[in-house]
Amino acid sequence: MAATIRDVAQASGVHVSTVSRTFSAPHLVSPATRNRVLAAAESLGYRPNRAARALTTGRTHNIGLIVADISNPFFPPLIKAAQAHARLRDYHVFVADTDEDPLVEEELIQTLAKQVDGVLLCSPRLNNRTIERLAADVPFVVVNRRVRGMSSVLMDVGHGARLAIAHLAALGHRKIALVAGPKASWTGGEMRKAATATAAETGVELVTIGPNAPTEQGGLAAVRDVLAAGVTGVLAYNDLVAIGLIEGLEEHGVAVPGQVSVIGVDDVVPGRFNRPRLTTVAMPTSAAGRAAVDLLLSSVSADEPATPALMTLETSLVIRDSTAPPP
Amino acid sequence: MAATIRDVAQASGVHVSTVSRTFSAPHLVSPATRNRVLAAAESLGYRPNRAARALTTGRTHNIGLIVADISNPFFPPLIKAAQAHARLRDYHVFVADTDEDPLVEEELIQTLAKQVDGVLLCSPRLNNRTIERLAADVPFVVVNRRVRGMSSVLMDVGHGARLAIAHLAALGHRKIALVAGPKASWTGGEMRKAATATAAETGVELVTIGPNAPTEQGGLAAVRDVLAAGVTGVLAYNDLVAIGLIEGLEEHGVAVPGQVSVIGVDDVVPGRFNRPRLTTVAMPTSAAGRAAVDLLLSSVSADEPATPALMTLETSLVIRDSTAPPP
DNA sequence: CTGAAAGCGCTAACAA
DNA sequence: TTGTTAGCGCTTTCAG
Repeated sequence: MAATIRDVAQASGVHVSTVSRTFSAPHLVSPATRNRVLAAAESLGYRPNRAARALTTGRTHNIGLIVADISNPFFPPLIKAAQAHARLRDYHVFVADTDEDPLVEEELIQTLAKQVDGVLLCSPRLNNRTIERLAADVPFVVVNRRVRGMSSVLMDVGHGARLAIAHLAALGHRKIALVAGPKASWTGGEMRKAATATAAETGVELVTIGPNAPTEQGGLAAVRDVLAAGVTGVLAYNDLVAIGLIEGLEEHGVAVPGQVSVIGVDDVVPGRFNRPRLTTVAMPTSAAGRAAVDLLLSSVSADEPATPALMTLETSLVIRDSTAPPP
Repeated sequence: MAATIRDVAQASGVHVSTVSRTFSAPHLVSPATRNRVLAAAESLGYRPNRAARALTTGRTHNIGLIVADISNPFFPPLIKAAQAHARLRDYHVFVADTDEDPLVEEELIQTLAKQVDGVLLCSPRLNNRTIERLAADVPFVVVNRRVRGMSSVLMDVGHGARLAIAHLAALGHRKIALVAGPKASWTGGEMRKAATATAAETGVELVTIGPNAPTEQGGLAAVRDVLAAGVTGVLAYNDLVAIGLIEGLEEHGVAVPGQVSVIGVDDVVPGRFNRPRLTTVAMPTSAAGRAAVDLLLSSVSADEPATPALMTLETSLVIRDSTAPPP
């Protein structure tokens, strides 16, 4: 069995509370005993049991990270960065996938609540009311979403969408489709607003197609409507949708970017390997993961009910080969 | 504050142990009181604290999942499947990324040990002796590695490598390079053995290049040696290396598959979008994730020190566009 | 600076 | 069927 604090106490001839102190408040212990305790701990391979510690301190040193779909290439860089950043601060990370299902998301948050000091909600599918209710149980930081009274990390996809539409307009496109994603997506809403405004300013006609699943399948499924709409340019909900769209378009004998230009969002790895290489709005996912952890941990370690912070990260347009002037 | 078992006991007029029973052994409680307790729990929003429960039962209902690099596209499907499978069994999953660093890996395992019932080690970089030592603290299941006395889930990459070499031989290639990955990789060793044997059988000459990083960079870095070796076919350590290789080859004006054929391993998403679309050895990563969770949980729930199980999953060769007859 | 004692939320014998 | 009691591993007053 693994060594407990009692074993160490016995081995070093002190009381358990002294052992406890040498780990959680070393300055309250004389150097001599401290070294004795440390030596005993070392030789027994003792490590404080974090869960037991959490029971008295109320700090688990764990955080939860909830994403819609781990295998959506948008998330892994965020997960990786968040996890690495958390580790530096001595935090472990529960990662959970909701399969894009709000019910699963809610259940997950509730069962996780007691085991974590806070949770990172990435692009949640839950409605605001539910999120606010759950916030009574555990602190949240939401990513790519705004919820009243809650800290959030936002990637300014609106800015990216403006750049995207302006890019298409500058190339000479006059009729553009916005191929939307899931209905409840904050990102989708921002894109819509920004695209609509920029379309109006640049005098291009904008049609919206969707909602669609945020996947290659979703893109494939939207092909018919895109064709029917008679547009020469498309801004897709994300890169996966864009890739599916391109695939479907080419199956219908429509060349990209020859006849239709396509822009994605996310700048996900597969988009870089796609042919044509995808023009896309790059999202700062790693930075967002780190920022979210920082926000969460600072709100957790604050004594007062920290004022919610808002952090907006910039996006940019990466022009590659999937956009060109209209035929 | 969140409700505790005591609040529920008070609200329903029973002792805490009765509340405890209605959650962990409902059949020991009369339907009448059970309903009363459940109702009280419901209205208070009570959820048992899993960490506190773990303290007495010794079961945390958490598992650890340690991978070398979350953003390597090989891992997300495995993580997703493992996590989903664990959730069905009411388990939460800590995910940790070691950044391919054995020291980080070891430290992670030790700090995680007390908070989990077991850990899934995916393609660990640790040496066997260290793994065996750590196994005293916490049960392991290793993926794509064999360690004495430990359950493992293996993907039969040797079989895939044989198919790959045979495929190249059948196309007429007479001199082939194996572009290796990290030195300590079990997968790499299996590939090497199988490739060597099959090369001998089919009378092709095999040269080994590496070790290389298991990334696009690694592939790019190996280009010079591949060119110098004068081969017409390559089996790369994984798809990422293959993609880097192809990129580098084409920068040097060498056409793939026109002048050199390249085969990857993993069947990762970017390989499907690469041009030429990558011929590759497909790994059953999702199935492996599920199998690993099953193995871990069955060994955890067994009372005796379960006999280590070995589970081997099949791989297959997916022929796409990066292989062709030699010039 | 160190020890004693209480208690975090829960479960598990043991009695009743 | 239910209550009582002890205790999981640790921290945290409070004394000394």
